[in-house]
Amino acid sequence: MSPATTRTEGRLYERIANDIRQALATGRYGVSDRLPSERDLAQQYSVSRPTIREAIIALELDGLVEVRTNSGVYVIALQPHGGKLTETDVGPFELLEARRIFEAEICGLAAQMIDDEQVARLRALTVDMESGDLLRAEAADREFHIEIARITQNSAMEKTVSMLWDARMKSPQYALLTGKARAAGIAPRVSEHRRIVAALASRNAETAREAMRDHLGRVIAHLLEATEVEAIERARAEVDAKRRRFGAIG
Amino acid sequence: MSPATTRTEGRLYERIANDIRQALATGRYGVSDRLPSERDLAQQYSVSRPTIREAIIALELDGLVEVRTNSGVYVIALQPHGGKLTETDVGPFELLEARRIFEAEICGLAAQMIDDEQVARLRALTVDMESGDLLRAEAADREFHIEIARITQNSAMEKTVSMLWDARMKSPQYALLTGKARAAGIAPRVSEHRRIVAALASRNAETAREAMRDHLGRVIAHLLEATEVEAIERARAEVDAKRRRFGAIG
DNA sequence: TGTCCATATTGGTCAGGCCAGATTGGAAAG
DNA sequence: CTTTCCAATCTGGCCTGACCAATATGGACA
Repeated sequence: MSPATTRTEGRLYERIANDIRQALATGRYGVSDRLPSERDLAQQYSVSRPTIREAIIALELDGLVEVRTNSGVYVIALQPHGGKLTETDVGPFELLEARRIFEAEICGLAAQMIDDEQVARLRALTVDMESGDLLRAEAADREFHIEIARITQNSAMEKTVSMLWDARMKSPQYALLTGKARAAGIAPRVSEHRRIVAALASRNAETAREAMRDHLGRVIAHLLEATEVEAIERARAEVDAKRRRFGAIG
Repeated sequence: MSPATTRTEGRLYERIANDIRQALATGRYGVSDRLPSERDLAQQYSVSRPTIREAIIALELDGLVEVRTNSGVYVIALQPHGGKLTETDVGPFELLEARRIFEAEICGLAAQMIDDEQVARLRALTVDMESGDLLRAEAADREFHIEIARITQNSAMEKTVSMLWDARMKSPQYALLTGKARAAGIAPRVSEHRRIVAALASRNAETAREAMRDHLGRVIAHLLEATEVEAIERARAEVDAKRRRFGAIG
């Protein structure tokens, strides 16, 4: 009945959870409805009860269903209300654009609230960025942006910034741009970060806002360029492959 | 060994998952470490293997571990990196302040990209807000703000707005402010929403930005007032209770 | 018609088992 | 002594069947 057993990749409970997710999204069940019992579902999907339980736990952790002991599992939402950003397929450029808009404002706010200790901490982070260690530099970069958000003393903003940052890592498209683009994309930008610190230290909201906006704008431009280069290289590789395959013709 | 079996509330897998979470947070394991096998963990916790599997799935969905078939489960993070906003305790005022900053910019952007159809859709939503049905009005309010974010054609912004909105519902402190404040907080604001639509329709970024900023500023002020009223009422109730208790003295 | 209890149902958990693929230690070959 | 390679071992993935306690439910009884 269900097409969940069609594909044969991934763990069983995931496929079943996805199938039920889809059933919820397409209205097969309504809010407050009770799902069939674990035993029934096990029969429907031709799997064991433990597997069904695993799928239900996944749905529960998504906030889609609520399981009442000795009663049943009940629908409490039809779609993953306010789900993690990292679970959706948001492109890297969208993420960066959003960061540019949001973080510019945050930076402007921070400029009005920052104290000397925080300035010092940001300076220390820019030093870390110069570290040869790429991972360390990247961690410092992340911390830099989150620290600025933290200055606003607004945890919602801080959370938002960290979520937008973390979402990038899981972007499938971003995974393609690792290596060169990544290495080149961080190290040289230390001067931009220093400019941001300077603007914050001067307590000038407008300057700080612009410094951040400019920084992320450049990151976008840089990534865009890297993407183009990557696309060209990929195209060339394809041509080469064809040339090898049809050797004589070339 | 582990104190996981101390408390006896909640499902077993949750308690075990929490115990392991804590073990990760306190450094008992490091990133890329391999956890003991499911069988070993089952013994350690004196539970069955299915229960351990459920706990591991919970950790996996948290992005803390990664399970490699036929190899083991490996630590990939020590704490819930960029978790859902709705799972943290962010106060309603922080959320609203963040929305004010972010959505004002988004609205400014949207003003430059909106088309007539979208204007019409927003108008329709303001009509819904006048509905006597409180739930419907609230849903329309939510959709209104998300629709504006959608106009920017940036799913990261759209997601952010919806997350910030949804997070409010789960705020424990917001739950206290239901009823009066909530009812009074939505209905009268239809005119503000109309102003936003008008600004968007005029394609004036600056006006749109200010309209949104003003709107959310008023929401904050209103909620603040409601909170004060509520606090005063609570204080009065307390005094009354004491008065009753120590009757004669009063 | 309304109350109440026996029974079927449901989630929570355990025990044990089979499978296929990854891992690894050590034997055999160089 | 080093390298190669295979088999025993380990690991997660999944199934079957079973017991428990608490909830629902339906029908008997008042």
